[in-house]
Amino acid sequence: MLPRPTDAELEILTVLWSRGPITVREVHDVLSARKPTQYTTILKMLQIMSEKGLVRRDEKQRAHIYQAARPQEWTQRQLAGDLLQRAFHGSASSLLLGALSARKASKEELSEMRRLIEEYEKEAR
Amino acid sequence: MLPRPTDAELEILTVLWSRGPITVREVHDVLSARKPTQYTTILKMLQIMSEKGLVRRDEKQRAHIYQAARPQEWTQRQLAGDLLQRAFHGSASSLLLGALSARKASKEELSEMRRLIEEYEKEAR
DNA sequence: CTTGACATACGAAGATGTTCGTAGTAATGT
DNA sequence: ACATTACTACGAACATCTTCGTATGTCAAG
Repeated sequence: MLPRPTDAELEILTVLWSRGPITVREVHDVLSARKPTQYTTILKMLQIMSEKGLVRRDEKQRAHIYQAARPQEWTQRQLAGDLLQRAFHGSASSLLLGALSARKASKEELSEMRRLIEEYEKEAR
Repeated sequence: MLPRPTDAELEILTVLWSRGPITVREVHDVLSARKPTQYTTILKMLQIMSEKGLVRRDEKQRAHIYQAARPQEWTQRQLAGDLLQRAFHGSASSLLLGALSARKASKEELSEMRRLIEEYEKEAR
């Protein structure tokens, strides 16, 4: 239904998720601190994302208010499922292996992961 | 170093990983069975992928032989790490959660994942 | 030797992604 | 009222991705 967000779109979504409904100005302030970007670039992106349905726009104020159309967890699930399918033949354990070898995981991460697996097993019954 | 393979490129790489070094003809035979595709489309893709360094080409024969430049595990690690970074702020447990909720995992998958985590903990010492 | 099958090379078109400049308009300060 | 600032809309440039048609070369069969 919704298209997979591109790299630039995902960066914007990340800001929206962390800040809630905000103006283009605020998105730009956050992103331009990391990487020099013109204001109208962010504006254009948000307009396109609005057409795609990735974000919702409130035009009641002069400065439109944007918010992510889907919660972060939902999009993360989409992205994880997409990669799982395209690159791992649906094997979640392979994906886990890839993730673990790509990046050092902390002790807390590990026990959290164990907890998730256990919880999942209980659910599945 | 190597660019992230695009969707179409990943499909081709998948064929190369499963079949080893093969000709354009063979790649095309496999892929066109799934989705109608012109021979020259595959050829062009492989040429571009060769320029990018994603595949290696052996021109000794008239029909060139292509093979993936990196093993599947290596590329999977890149992709997992990339998504981990871009969409999950580096949190492997979030990625795992996304993967688990996106797709039903079998019992075997689950125990394999548990095994991976245990093994990783031993390594980390 | 000519023809037909099969290979690579290459240009180009169309879709999509990304960036930015310019124009127009609304709000604000002097 | 006028100038300055802040906002949206829009077109366009440029890169990348994807697909395919055409040109051209090579090889083997007849």
